[in-house]
Amino acid sequence: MRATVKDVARRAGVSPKTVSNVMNGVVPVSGPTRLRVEQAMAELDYVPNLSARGLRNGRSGVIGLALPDLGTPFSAEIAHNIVEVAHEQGWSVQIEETGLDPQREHELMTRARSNLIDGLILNPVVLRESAVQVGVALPPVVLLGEVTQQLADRVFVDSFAAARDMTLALARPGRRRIAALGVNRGRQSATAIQRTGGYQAALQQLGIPLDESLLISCDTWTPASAAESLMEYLDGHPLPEALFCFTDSMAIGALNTLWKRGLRVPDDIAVAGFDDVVDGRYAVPSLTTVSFDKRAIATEALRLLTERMSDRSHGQRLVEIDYRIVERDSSRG
Amino acid sequence: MRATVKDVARRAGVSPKTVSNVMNGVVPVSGPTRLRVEQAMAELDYVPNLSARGLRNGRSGVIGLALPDLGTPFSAEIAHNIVEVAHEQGWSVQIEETGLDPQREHELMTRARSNLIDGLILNPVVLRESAVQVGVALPPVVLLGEVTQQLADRVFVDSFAAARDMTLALARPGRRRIAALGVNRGRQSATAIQRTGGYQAALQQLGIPLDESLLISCDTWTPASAAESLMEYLDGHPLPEALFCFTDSMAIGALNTLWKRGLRVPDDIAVAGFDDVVDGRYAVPSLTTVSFDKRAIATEALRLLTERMSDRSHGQRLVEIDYRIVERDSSRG
DNA sequence: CCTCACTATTACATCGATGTAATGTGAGAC
DNA sequence: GTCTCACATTACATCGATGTAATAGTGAGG
Repeated sequence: MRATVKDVARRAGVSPKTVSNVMNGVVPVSGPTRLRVEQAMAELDYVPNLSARGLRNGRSGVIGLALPDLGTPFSAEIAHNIVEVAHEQGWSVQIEETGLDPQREHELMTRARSNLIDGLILNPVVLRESAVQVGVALPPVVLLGEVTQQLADRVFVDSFAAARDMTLALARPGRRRIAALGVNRGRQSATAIQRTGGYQAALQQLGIPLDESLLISCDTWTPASAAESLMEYLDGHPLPEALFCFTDSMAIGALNTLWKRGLRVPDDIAVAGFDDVVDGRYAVPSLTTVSFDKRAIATEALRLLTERMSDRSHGQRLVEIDYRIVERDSSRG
Repeated sequence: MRATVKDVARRAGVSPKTVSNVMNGVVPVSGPTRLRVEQAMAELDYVPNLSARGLRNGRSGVIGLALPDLGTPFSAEIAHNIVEVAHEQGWSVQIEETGLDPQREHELMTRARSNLIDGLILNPVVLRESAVQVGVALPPVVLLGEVTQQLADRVFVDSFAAARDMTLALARPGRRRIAALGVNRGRQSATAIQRTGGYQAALQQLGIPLDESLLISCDTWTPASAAESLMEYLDGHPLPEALFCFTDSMAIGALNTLWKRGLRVPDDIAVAGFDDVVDGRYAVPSLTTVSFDKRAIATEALRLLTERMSDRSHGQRLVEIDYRIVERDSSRG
């Protein structure tokens, strides 16, 4: 049986509350007493029961992190950074996957309200807007990424501007037929809308008329889906001069398809991605991309969350993370 | 203020225990009463407090998942599968990263004993053997991967046999100078030992004398480290006929280096990896690898864990997951 | 020597859900 | 009409840690 405060107290010859005081350090405890208690804790190998503490304090020390799919390199890198920063600050992290299943939304919110989670960091790529009803019943929520019309705090990269800048960069050596991969049909994700918008803004700025046939749709933002979409596209269309993929994952799939077709990157076609994922840096050829500080995203998200936990009153806060265009081999020339 | 069983009970005109009975369904509740309670729960938007439940039941419904680095595609895919399977079975998953820091071991174990976690799935790539002292004080532990001399349950792929088979496959078209990338110097990970052993066994079987200069070490099993190590290696050594990387991540780094050197894969050198990570399937050229069912790993790990939770007595259990060699473009010929 | 002021420590109640043991309720048998 | 018996429901205690308010202990000042 595991030792409790009671056991420690008995062994140290004090009351349970004194043991608690030693642990928490808010109420002063005299030197000798503190020593006796600490020794007793060590002898009994005491570890506090976090369920009990959570019940009493109304706080669990756990934050939730909800991502669409942990298996995606981008999500994985975000998760890695958030877990790392959270641990440094003494938080545990509970992972939730929202996937493509709207049902998860409800489960997620229910769990978030069950007091096992003090706050939630949510990357709502597929979540319906309505899902996050940030009300009194919910713990604090911080959103990651492009979401419109949400009243929660948010950390984001300006996808519109980044997509515009990337398109401009691709066009610099005189390329005019620039395709975009990742424009989903039907229900557009907020991110897709932003990036498509930035892409179009760049074309307009360059005086290049928008060519609908250069918009390549893609069901899911995965290498598999991108590879397949591009394969089909190439069968029916002339080769563009450049290909702007809305994520590195899609770009990796695209590079594979181009290679299978015997096309040389960047000589035959320039390629760029978005997210600066590790595997993109080592793609063949290494991938030009939009880079931003993922560690900063994690730090800022946690800062917003913890601030919101201590003071729920203040209004919505937005933190924008800088981005920069990183030109690598896939678009040189 | 959030509603509690008490509030629900008052509204439904019953006792708190009856509300509890309705939720848990073990003690029978008559039809009309059940209805009244359910309606009251809905009206008050009641969500049970999991801290309280955890305290009372001695179970939190949360399992821990400890991985060296979530950002790694392999870890990410494992995490994805475990989270998915766990959710299907009603578990929440808390993520811990052990990184390269032995200090984390202790923290991890402490947290694991603090009752916020009912069980732990641990991928101890860097963990010291001594860390996992599976004793009565610890919740059930299931290990993932190659670990020697551990008394905990374990799910693993036979790395030795897989590495041997892969080496044999690389040798089939008559290649004899096969290099291995990932042999760490100094403290060897159990996985590295297994894979190196399998590689050497294959050479022996083929009657190829072991050439120490074909063992390429690599500090960390990352694309960056692999790319760099291989770069240095190529400066001082003749080009091998094939390169067996101990993980796909390293292989991706290696492909980048080979491409930078203007070497063609597989014509100049064949390349293979291990893990069958998504990005490997879309590498250029697509990567030959050792594949295994990650979903099965997750399912088995959870099965072992839950079985161990209900019955802690039985002896150590080992579950071996099948693997197969998947030949793709990086080694054709 | 007694009081006052101040600090360290304690007893008790509490957080919310649930197991235990006792109570209440009704139908059916005699 | 009473007595079982079966079953639904309840009162109370409990899980472990901690805030609150009261108590014990200490030393100084009169």
